[in-house]
Amino acid sequence: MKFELIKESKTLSARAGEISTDHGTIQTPIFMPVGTKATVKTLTNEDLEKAKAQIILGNTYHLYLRPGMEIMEKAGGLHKFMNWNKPILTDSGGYQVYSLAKLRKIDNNKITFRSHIDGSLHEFSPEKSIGIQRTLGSDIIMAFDECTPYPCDYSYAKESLKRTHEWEKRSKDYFDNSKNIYSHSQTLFGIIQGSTFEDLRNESVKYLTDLSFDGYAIGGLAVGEPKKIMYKLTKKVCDKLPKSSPRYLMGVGKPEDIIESIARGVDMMDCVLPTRNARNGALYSWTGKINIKNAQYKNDFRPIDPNCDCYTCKNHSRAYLNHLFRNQEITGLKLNTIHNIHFFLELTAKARQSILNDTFFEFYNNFFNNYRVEKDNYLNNLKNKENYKNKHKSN
RNA sequence: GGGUCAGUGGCCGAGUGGUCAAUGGCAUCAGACUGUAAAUCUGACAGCAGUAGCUUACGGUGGUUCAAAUCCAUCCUGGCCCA
Repeated sequence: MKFELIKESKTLSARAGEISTDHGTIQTPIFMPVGTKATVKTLTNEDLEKAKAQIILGNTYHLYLRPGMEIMEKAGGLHKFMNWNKPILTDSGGYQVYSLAKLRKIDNNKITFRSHIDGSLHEFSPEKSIGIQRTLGSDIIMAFDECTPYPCDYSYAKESLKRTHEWEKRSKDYFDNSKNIYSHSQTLFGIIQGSTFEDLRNESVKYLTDLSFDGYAIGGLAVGEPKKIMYKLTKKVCDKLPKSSPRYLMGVGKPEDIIESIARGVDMMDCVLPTRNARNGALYSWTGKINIKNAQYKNDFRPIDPNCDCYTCKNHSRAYLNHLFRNQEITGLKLNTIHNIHFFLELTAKARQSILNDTFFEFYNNFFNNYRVEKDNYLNNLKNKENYKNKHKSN
């Protein structure tokens, strides 16, 4: 992998660059659609290419459970298995250490999971995670980490960071001492943690840059903390990272978060929001979010966004999408996803273009003048997560 | 004509003397979702009042009782059985 920094914004910290991999180049800043289980839910590869997706995500934990590495190896890796010929980044399973908290045990050496599918017991270690990602054959491998929850007290954050650092060192050692299985090369990114504590974040940047990775991710943000904290830490961390490496803000975010992150120096982002929210009826455009379920769209024969040239907007009305959603017609979920993914990718593409044109500041202002930003209801977010987990803890 | 079972909020359906303005589900209305255990989750859902509360409600009417969706009488409507 090679990263070339092409242009830096004069006013804000935004930057445009290009990442080269054996599966092609990625023009940054870029939004990366999430395809956890070897599919970006509801979309075909053709849909993704039409949306100009340049790189997608897969997940170590999910793909390890199903279909399993034996099949993955037989398939010739994840690219061949799903027939996606552009770059893939795989998450290490570190996020599941956090999101499946009720089903796992951590010790310093490894974590023990119960499968959310059948309850069977599995162990993950840094070595195992990197080994799986070797078998998946992702272009970008993520180090194995622990994503801390919010809120998180200082002592736990410190303890967790120490463990994460050990895990990342072991990830790197294992990566350096193992080889790619397939003909293309792979690269390893480290993940900065430290919860909401600036000193821990600084410590993490120092530790990881000393180890030296090809790229640096910022993890443990967008887990329910107030936005102010998220933006502030993103900026602090980016300012300390080497300019010559790509920066990846994990799990972000809403359109406004993406723009704010780019403005602070982030190059890569991923989020389930455009795909999940599409399936739950929320659609994005340059004016903000709408809920296509709402009664007001029953009789609205305009497209979601008259200026959007995705397949959905070119062919279908809000009234039709509202009808499909109310009737639980699966085509509706796909049409919604096509639109949202198109919008998220257009968002980063336009941001990039403006950086190249030296008009990012105008782009930024223009975006916030037109976009109705959702209120930062982080307490609601935490409550919702709790509800969801309670609902599923018995299974 | 005789017998029998039933009639509950927009719909389906639980409840069979007080803890019932009435469990559930559906529909409806709204909100949330940030490295996907998510086509998921949450809230509202008789009316009025800022909680306390008040009014009208379990087919109709009348009654028993301190108290009735729940018991009794009668009428209406429907299902099934016998003529």
